[in-house]
Amino acid sequence: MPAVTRNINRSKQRDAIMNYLSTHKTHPTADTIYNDIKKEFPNISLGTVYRNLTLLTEMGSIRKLSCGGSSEHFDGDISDHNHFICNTCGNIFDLKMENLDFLDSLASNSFDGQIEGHNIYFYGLCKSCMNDTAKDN
Amino acid sequence: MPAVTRNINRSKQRDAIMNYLSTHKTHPTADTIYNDIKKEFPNISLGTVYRNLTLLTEMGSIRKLSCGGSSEHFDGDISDHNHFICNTCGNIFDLKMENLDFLDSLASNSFDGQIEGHNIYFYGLCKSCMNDTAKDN
DNA sequence: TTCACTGCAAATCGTTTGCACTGGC
DNA sequence: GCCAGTGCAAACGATTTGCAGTGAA
Repeated sequence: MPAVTRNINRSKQRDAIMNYLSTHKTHPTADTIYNDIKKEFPNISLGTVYRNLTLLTEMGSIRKLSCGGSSEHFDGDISDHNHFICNTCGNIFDLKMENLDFLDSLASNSFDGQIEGHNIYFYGLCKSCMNDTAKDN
Repeated sequence: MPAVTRNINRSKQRDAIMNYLSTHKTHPTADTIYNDIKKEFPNISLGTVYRNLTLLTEMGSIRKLSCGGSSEHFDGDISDHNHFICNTCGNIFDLKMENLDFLDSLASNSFDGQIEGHNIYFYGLCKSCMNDTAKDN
């Protein structure tokens, strides 16, 4: 991630986006944020939303989640946690796991490098979709 | 992943793509495959490459890797293994880790669901980029 | 003959960017 | 006045798709 070099002023639009992400734990896409924030800023443009999401990510105020699928998601929670993505419904869940350090030694059998403990994406089947599958028989 | 319903015939192009992925452990993108395979099939089109990669993925013959970045990567190795992506150079490394079952119980503190042990994406710093960083001081 | 597969080109879609304008410091 | 930020629309890049032609069963 390139660091931010130029001067930064506050803007109402960026504050609103930051506030939106702080109060919504849903890992929304740029488009979702855009549509919701339009209620407050009817004239805001999608370009502005993208520009501010990129800027906030570079500033380290939010996290961009690339989990496959057609678009990026964003997370206002920058605390140390990982994510689980359901292969069936696509929903993203927070995953607070402690003591992941051992993964490094587990991985070291086939790999030399340093795993970032807060940057792991797990895929699978969420509880809700497990239940749906069970009903289908 | 939607299952394949219609009849499937073999094609030289698809065979070549499958063979390419079987013999290259580099997790290439569609465009890389396209450019390399053009040497053998000068008239092959990018659309054909994409169509066959999608089909092979649906057939379960290859895996599509969505690890962020601007494009998808593909893996001809469908054996049980995970991937590590270097945040600096973007390279994708195979990660063969055993006994990941315990991750479910670790995760269960904050989450109800079933993790697929062969579908985990780890991010971090690879050995080569660690060395580069060390030299930079 | 049929129909799966192809090459080609146009369309799609998420995201980025150029530009002229505005507004806060 | 300067320049960061904005809205708008065009551009971009990866991927998908419609279509007419081809070739293997």
